[in-house]
Amino acid sequence: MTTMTSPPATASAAPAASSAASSGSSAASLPAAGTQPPEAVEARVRILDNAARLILDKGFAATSMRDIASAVGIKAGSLYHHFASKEEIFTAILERGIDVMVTAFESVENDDRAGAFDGATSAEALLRAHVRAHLGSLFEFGPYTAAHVTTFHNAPDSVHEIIVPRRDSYEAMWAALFDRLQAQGSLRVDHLSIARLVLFGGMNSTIEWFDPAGPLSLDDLADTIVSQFWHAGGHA
Amino acid sequence: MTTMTSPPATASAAPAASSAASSGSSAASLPAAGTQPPEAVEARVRILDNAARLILDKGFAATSMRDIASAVGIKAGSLYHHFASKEEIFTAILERGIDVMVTAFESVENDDRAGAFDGATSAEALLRAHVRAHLGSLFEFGPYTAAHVTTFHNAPDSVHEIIVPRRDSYEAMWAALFDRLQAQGSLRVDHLSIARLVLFGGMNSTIEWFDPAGPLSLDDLADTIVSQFWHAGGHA
DNA sequence: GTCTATACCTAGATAGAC
DNA sequence: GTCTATCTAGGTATAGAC
Repeated sequence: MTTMTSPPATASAAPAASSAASSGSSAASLPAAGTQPPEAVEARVRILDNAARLILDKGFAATSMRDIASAVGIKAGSLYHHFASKEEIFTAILERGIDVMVTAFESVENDDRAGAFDGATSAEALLRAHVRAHLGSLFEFGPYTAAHVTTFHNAPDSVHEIIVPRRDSYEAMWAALFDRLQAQGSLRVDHLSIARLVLFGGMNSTIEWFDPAGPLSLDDLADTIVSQFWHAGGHA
Repeated sequence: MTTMTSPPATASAAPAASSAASSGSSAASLPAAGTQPPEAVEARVRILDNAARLILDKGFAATSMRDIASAVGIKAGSLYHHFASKEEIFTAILERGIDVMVTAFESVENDDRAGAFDGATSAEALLRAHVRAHLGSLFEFGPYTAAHVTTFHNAPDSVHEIIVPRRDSYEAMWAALFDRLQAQGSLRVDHLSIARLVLFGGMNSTIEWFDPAGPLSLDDLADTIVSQFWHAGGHA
């Protein structure tokens, strides 16, 4: 029944397992929660929250350090006590956007391993849970994933080099999921990766038009998208 | 058999029916081809072609007037002989991106009215032709539509105000198509507009991952997308 | 950790010669 | 129609006081 563990509403503490300090090229192995002075961590997060919101709205290049500082309530120069450059802020935001998605995906995988999707319609239910989790990343955990989706394409090359490998590993999770569904016969499509990428594009496009405060819930939206993908609607 | 009239390969002359001079707020009614001195028109197009490519690659804010001028082979100041501002260039690009899509859509509509989609599988064939036409707008008529799709979200408000009505009218064409398919029973989905928007998002996402020079043709891609949408692939 | 002050640069845009 | 030269504003980033 429980398709997802319910994570904190603010992105600040969302990827509790994997992020914490993912700024530059420092420790890639996950640091314990108390490794950084707690005050410093909170300042970083406050900056990232505000910066991600601005970057989602206006794009990276159009968002100035003064804009970010003003949103946080400090002066532009003070930002450089927490981040070495504007690009480092941007990179941290894009990374966190991925962390949110990965955490959501893994949460569904854990439910799956716990047997949450046994039964006749298990494959469709599993896919629905993953779609719901991805939509949750876009709408329920701050502007990080949404900012990632809308601004990655135009990010500078130096940022791409850092982000692409992480993106790829999230994509690989979905590719493995699709492989598994296809292998067990639950899914039968001609071009598996195209089906996956088109579904992905459809999901990500929701940030352009879906209003989570509207009549349709995110559960409903996930239902609709997966039903369409799974059963389709064409007749003659 | 002819699903689309084959338009010129370069976007320069693509929307022959509707654009020509769509820069500022001048004549909205279509001017004859000879209204503008032909030299002036070509200079504008050369600027727009290069600017659209740069804006597709780097985004609007990250593309400078000096970048554009350098790509064209002139100096930045000279651009202001053809356009009043950077925003006017951007607006013209986004408008042309829509014109390309509208022209492609109308071309399919004309084929339809000429009886090109009669027969048993007419509805699916019609949808496939429209999907193919939209993909053609993204990949075959210069960077205008692709630039539109990737940069519209972060465009400044002043640009949004001009572009949104035109976007809406293109969307209305698709909405009417879906209404018609649903009304005649060829399409049976619960949430018609969501099905349309998700399909749209899937199509537009192709610019992020599809390589038209690869093994799969745009015809193949349209087939795959529509087959998935129409017949789906879920089994238990 | 935040401030002020500022260095340095690049941006969009204009003026006037050619 | 394009050029050079230039104006002004705003950008990122740094230095050092508090």
